[in-house]
Amino acid sequence: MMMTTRSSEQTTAAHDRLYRALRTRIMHGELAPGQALTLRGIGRDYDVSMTPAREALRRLVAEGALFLSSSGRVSTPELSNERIEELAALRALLEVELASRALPRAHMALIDRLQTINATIGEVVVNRDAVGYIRTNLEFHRTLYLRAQAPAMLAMAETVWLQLGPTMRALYGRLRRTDPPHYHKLIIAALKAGDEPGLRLAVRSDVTQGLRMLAG
Amino acid sequence: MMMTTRSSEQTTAAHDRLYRALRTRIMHGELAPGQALTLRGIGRDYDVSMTPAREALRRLVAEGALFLSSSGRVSTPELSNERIEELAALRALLEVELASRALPRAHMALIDRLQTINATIGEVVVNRDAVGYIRTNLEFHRTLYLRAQAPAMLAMAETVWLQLGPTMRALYGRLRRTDPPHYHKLIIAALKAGDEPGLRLAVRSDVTQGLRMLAG
DNA sequence: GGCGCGCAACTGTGATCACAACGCCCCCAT
DNA sequence: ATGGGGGCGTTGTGATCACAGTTGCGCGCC
Repeated sequence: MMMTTRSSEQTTAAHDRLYRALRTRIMHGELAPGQALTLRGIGRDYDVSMTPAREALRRLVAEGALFLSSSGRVSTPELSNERIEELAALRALLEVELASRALPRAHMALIDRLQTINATIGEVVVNRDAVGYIRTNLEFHRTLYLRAQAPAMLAMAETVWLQLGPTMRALYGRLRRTDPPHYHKLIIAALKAGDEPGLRLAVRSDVTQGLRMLAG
Repeated sequence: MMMTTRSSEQTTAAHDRLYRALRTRIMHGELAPGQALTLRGIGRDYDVSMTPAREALRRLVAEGALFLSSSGRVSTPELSNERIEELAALRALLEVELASRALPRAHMALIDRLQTINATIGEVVVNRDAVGYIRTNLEFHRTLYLRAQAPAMLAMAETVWLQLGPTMRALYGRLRRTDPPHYHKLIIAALKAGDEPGLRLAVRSDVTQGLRMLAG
């Protein structure tokens, strides 16, 4: 079995380490749509055998993060426009609810953190760093939704993010964004004001904005 | 490799057959909460080795259908009341949207089929057949939601059903139900009348009703 | 120069094995 | 009678292998 533990770092299983690493890369848009992944290739890259590689990949397939061809090959998905629209609608549905549940618990410390993250987005965006933009944007949303105290709902929202990861990378590539998302400011303002309808609208608008440039 | 194909029945992979069989059993409430499953046990039951059994189980864990203990053991989940409430809220969120999207496409043939299924629920319920009740009830909902033409959203709703499967079995056991769900009739009536607000309310009520008896 | 065709390398699948860790149960001491 | 400790059986993990299907590339033919 070889036991490739380098020193005494982690007690977590190898397939779990693999899964986490790949999941993060996909969600942050490090992989382009249609990118192929092989068991032996993953195994080589992460210095494990096919077995844990297979488990990590199949788990990501189960979550919709990867596409499984009829012959068993896995790759990042190339989503149809209809699928993208549906996933955006799901994001809106779930995230509006999460934001609404977070609102009563949103104290000033949270709003400060959101403003800090939003400032980081502004820095990242001028460097044309697609991965950094996606990562920081998701961090903004997750920070807010964590306050909702609804783990199952948040997990489901993250699954949608995961499915959209490669597509968002491609989307960002053809998009000449030059300023941080406008609706984030509206979200923060609605949080400060305790304005629930305004918050719902702002979140819905922020989530659906990216879609519009693709369909249009 | 032994190739256990009995005659020439299926070309589908063994782990996929396993996955489908277990998923159906869990979703229909054939397994009680806390039921333990072992790789070698599953392999013995379905006449395969540990490898496909492991894949099927890990996939179900990824979907939240099974619980993975810290030591790697898998079992059906024993949900906390908070978790149940959250999953019910998710059902309401997703299914209200699915029903709303199905409404404009709901023709008479669909309504007839829903009424037929609803009649079947009435038959099943007098036999105190928990599995049959859950299966037919889900068939009622799925038949309606299929018209929404929103596969990703439907898949997410099914994932929630899957997570609730064992709990719904336990719920049904302690519940002395004697008649078919009242709100199904309201759903059908709202569909006939093209009444969208009424439909949303009826679906939300139907989905949340089961929860109330647990919390109460 | 373009178009098939066939072969070789590659990929996923499932079986099997070695190993370590966990759990359970029985036995003994108090 | 009861509580704790030790040992054995069971469980998951990861590596490896044989095999079959697929891919794709290069060679030869038209």
